[in-house]
Amino acid sequence: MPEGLVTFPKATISRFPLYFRALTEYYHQNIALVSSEEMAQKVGVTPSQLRKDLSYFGSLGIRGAGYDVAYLLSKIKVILGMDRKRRLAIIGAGKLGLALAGYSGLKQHGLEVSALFDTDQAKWGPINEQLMVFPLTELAAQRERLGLEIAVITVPKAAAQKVATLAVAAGFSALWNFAPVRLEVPPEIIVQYEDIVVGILTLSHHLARKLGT
Amino acid sequence: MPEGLVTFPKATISRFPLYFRALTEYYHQNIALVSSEEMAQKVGVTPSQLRKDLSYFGSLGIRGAGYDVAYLLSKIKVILGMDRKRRLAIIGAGKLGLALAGYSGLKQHGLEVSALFDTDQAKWGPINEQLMVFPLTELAAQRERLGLEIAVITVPKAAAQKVATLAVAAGFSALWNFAPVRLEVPPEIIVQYEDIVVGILTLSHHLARKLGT
DNA sequence: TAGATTGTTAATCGATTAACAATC
DNA sequence: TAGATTGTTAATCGATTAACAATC
Repeated sequence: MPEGLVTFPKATISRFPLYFRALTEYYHQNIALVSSEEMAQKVGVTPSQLRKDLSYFGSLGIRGAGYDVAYLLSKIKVILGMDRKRRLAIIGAGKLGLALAGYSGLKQHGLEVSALFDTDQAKWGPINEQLMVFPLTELAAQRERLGLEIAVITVPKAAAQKVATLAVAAGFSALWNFAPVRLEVPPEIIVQYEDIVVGILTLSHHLARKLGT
Repeated sequence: MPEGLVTFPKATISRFPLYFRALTEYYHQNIALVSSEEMAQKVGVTPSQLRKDLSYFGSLGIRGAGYDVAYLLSKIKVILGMDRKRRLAIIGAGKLGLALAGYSGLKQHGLEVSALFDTDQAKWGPINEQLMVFPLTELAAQRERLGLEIAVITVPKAAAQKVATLAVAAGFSALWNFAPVRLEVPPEIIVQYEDIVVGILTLSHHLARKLGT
């Protein structure tokens, strides 16, 4: 199976978190082996698709038997980069930033919010036993000190580009952007856009079509 | 151009919120006309794709000139069901539920959080001048009274299916689900899944590939 | 009329599905 | 060996792109 500079369908990658969660459940239920049929049904894809997705990363199953839960789980962790802790810096200690800082789903997937940053002096200081809001000017220094890898942009739209440029200059190679703007960054920087409004407006569109407004 | 029971590419629909926001900006800048090239560049798609997306909904531009900002904006509002207010009920008044209730991005797109619901008595009562947390038992009654259309599920994973079933029984025809589980609901119910972890793990995957962990 | 830009067609690309040979 | 289920191939489906005729 291919390895190296090969890249995989975007849609495939986005299904791995679902597989990860299903497998985690099986693991906690002491289920050692699952078939593609059983697991596919649980996450809402076809068995064919599940097997195809996994096959991009090697022969991960046992013919005639199914998939070994613990083994597949460990493989998926590596695929998703969850085999080691990733430290996040949240830039923008507003409502959204604080909500994310307190969101347990991140830690459950090996992602740790290790620091927040803000330009507003009133927000500087500890927010609990483990977490601090730093002045934005300390971004580069704290990145190095704390081993921060991913900059989470939760500032208002108008400030997002400035913050993105700053984060790149501070040495971050990955941005998770919650502001509804396209960011201009060097091509080697990984940017993931998060836009909740897309989801609810898609729903609204379907609602309008089905019910005739 | 087709109209009626026709359905459109999912990917197309998910780009309309981006077009909407770009057009809103042009509108506020008193720009009356934009070309597909200019607008595509702003939202990060190709001009071809933008024109194709719009063409599913009719001939919305002017050959030789471009697109009339105000006109296209009004068309997109209808397409996305934003031509009238949609009222949301948030079920689960925890951190996430409250954060969403205070999120201005919803109101900016014609979506109004009109009530919250929770089983925890300690959370019942007003949370500000306009908003109330109701006992979950009042879901059906308040849906009718307030004209609630969309149920937003922000309860823990373990309670999500129960809440979904309850919401359907209470007369909701659309669910916006933040719990990381597949929901079993009748086929006529519209369900939109929201899963922030997918985004950050996709980023983590790219990070692991590029940097070799 | 000349210049510009849309709307649409056809070609290309990518993702999903069904079927089955490989193999546990 | 017989039964089960994976891994993979080929066919199908859907989405994107490039090119250009239509038309403002």
